[in-house]
Amino acid sequence: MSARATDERSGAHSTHRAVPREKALTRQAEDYLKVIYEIEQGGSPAATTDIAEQLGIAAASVSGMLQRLARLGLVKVERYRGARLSASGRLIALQLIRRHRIIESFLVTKLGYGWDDVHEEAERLEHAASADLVDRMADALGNPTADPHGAPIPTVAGRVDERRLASIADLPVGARARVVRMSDRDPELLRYLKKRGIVPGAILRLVEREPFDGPISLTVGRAKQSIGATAAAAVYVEKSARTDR
Amino acid sequence: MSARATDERSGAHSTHRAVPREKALTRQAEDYLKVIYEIEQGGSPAATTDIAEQLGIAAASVSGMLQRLARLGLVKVERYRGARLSASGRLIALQLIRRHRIIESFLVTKLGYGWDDVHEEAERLEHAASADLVDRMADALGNPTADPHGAPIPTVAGRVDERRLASIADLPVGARARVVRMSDRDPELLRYLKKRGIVPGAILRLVEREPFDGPISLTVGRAKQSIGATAAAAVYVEKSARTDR
DNA sequence: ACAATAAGTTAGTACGCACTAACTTATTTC
DNA sequence: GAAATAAGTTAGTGCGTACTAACTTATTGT
Repeated sequence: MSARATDERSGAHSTHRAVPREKALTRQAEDYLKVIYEIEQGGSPAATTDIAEQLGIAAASVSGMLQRLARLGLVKVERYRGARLSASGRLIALQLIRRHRIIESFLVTKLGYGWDDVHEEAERLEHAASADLVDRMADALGNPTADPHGAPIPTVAGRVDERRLASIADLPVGARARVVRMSDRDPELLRYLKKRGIVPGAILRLVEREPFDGPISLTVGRAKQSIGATAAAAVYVEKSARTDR
Repeated sequence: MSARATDERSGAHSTHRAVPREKALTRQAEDYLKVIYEIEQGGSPAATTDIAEQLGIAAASVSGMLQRLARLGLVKVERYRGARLSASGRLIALQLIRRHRIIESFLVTKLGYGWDDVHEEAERLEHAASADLVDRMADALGNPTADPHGAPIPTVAGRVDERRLASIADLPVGARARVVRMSDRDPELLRYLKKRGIVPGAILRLVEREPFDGPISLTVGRAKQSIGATAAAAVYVEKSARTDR
């Protein structure tokens, strides 16, 4: 069993500690770190409102939590300017993302989940799975480097390919590209794209783009498709003059 | 992501509800239900102190939680007398136990965990795994009816063999018995017993018992062992005149 | 440049779930 | 059966994490 919630999280046990010893974070704190990481990948510090929106909570709640995370040394907050992860916060975020992606891979490969339907389950499990379990899953999968959506899996040490990929929405007309990766957020959207052959590995060519976020025409294999701007922005690609492998 | 803690647990959404609609319980509430179930298996209502001890928290905390669980219709509390699960509380407890045991089985069979070392991991995962995931695990295992420690796995509907088994400590001198099941609580103890050949399925015979909780001598296969009362109480057996199967 | 709007923060509240201290009820023992 | 002990409850507190309302700071548009 072993319950006990609040107090075993504080962890004041050593004689002195320069850096506050972060033993175990709450689910919530972990989620904050993850979304801050993801927002920061966009280039700028994570704004309160953006965090709030990602988490589906009120902005006021975020202000409070950011202060606590700052106290824990996990983020650096500049008032009215947003938050950035500290080195330790970043590590935690990356470990969570590692967990998430390995779990997704495992569920798809070993338990028959669809890759369009796995996000939510992983979202809960990533907070409950031990590092050991995640490593075992990774081993069972042959230590993959990307998850079913094409997202790179960070190493235990927190190393990961952070190159920013272009999305279909960024592609110039006429370009040929390979789908590398897609957002795992919205199962509906993923199913929609899958039905149209837009999956990691697919080769496509952008045929035409209407202005004002209008429909984007492209060929996938030899089928012609037309998708909207939101869908296009969720598909990350790599330009390829020639089909490599 | 999706955080939001307190409020999505209340679940007042329908026009009217005779029975309070229990949407999702907290981890803690679930743990309470589980230990109440287990204590109740002993025959009498779960006493506050017993619950507190199992959960490693103060008795006062239990009093409070019992009132909340009673408000939710999950337990019936008689003041100063202890708590019993209601039908719905019992169902939830059994589903948790189902999760726990399937997860343990999965970890052992599919991920190479030792059966002596799996309890803690399952303890966390059982609160995070969806019913769907658990069913998939069960399928992948061929829908086993007992976990690696020999404990029966409840069905989705909450049916389970609740016969009370005798432990080695209850066995009369000279009796021959088959180990059916052992407590999964203490990994140390399990390793100790495993090393002595005392595992589910083993056949043993009680040779001698010293009084005052003294050592119990028994043969396991053709080896002779002597174990203490605590260890003996953790091993559940079924008497067998003749070795069946 | 300054008003309008957007973004962010503080203050006050609530609930979950733990704690300790003090009190009450049950049980045991002489 | 009364005193001693054990078990259980209430009261008050603290922390995490959410909320709304009211206020402050930044940004934007004319």
